Amino acid sequence: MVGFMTGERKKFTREGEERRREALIAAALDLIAAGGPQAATVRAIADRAGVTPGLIRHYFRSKEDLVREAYRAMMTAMSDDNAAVLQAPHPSAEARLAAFVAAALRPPVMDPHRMGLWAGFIHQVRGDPDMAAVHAETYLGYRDLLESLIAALGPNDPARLRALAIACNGVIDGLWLEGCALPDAFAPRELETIGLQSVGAILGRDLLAHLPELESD
Amino acid sequence: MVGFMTGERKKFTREGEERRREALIAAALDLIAAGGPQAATVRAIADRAGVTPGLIRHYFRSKEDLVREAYRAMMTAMSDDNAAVLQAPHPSAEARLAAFVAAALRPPVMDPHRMGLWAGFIHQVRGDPDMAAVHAETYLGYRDLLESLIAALGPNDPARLRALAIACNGVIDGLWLEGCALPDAFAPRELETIGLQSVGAILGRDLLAHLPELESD
DNA sequence: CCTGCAATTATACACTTGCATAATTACAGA
DNA sequence: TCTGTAATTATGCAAGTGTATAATTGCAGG
Repeated sequence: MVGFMTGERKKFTREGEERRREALIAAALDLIAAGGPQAATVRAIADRAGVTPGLIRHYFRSKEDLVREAYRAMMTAMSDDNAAVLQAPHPSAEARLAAFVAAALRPPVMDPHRMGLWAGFIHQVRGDPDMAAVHAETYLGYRDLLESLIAALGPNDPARLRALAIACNGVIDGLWLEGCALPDAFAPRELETIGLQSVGAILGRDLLAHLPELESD
Repeated sequence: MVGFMTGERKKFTREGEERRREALIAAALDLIAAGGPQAATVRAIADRAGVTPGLIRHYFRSKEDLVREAYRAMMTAMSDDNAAVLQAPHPSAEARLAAFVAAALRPPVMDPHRMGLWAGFIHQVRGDPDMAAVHAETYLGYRDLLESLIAALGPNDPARLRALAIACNGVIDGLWLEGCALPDAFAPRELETIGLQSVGAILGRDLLAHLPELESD
């Protein structure tokens, strides 16, 4: 009869270190995305990962450490999603660029969840030099990739190339932001089309004509 | 002898309700901008405003109420700063639009402090319907204003006008974001120039030629 | 079936948070 | 100068925070 209706010790199974760390990071990211950093308490994270709070400190030096690793995981995931579309073959440089731009303005890259994450981390990135380094690195990597795609369109002097990359990056970021912030304010492919038109206008190319996937929906 | 070297009661002066409320709101905004919502505790806000924590609940129903009003104050301030440049006379519709775009990519509108604020509020806006309403209202107001400036350039059908406004808004937002996030990554007027070129490219106008203030620095 | 150990849970603690309430005090008006 | 009162401060509290540490227990190897 002992233990009936009383707080019995929780049953658990031993998992590999890798899986536990990933589960805790994923839980932290979900919570930050949904409710900001303040929602990601050790207890909430542990709850969502299906463990008890103490385990966090068994796998991470501190909660701050967990958040740091979560940030790194998010940034690499975004980079990978962005660049994934470039692995497919494309008939021309224009088509490559068009596919890249369109991918940024469509799920899973354009996603309110992602924007919540991004915004939630901003202040912590400010304070932590390690996180700031990850941020700068990822941002510049993205812009460099974009610049190389633009360079493939044709010859351009470096200064102009840099300005074009910044401008296109700005367009993509801005539309991404709008789409994430007000997902219901736009028609399904509206932002994608606007993005291609705008980047195309900046570069003097008709990118819309080079996107092969527009008939899929 | 009573009270010597002991915690004496704080001296204070009575201020008008208006000024106290403004001071508390300003303090909350500063703290959120610098360190995110988690930094804006009642004690920190009161400290920064030069009062004791209890006073917050004398002027606001709850901390949540104070944050709500702070958000409203921020949004109207941003709108006002944006639109202020339009009060001056401009020789042409192009010049008006150019001045508007440039103003958005220059202090005080483009300011890391402001971006910190904006990001800090995102999650709270999600949860609170009142704040969400303020947000949508302000955003759409800004875009409508932009659309009217574009419409003044010449005749356009409504659908195209809407798309142009969204695109230009996206460019401005994106460049604003980049400038705020990495203030040292760009030359002084670089983003301003890129913004004018890009918006100009989208609209098919040379806006850069219509900005009168470029010789000021 | 043991037995040891590391993974996991449970408990406790010092600190912070927002809020309620009581005690003061500045200041306008008599 | 006195007095009332509203603005302001001081104190206390319950809930929540991250962290340290002790108590369990799943599970691999004999």
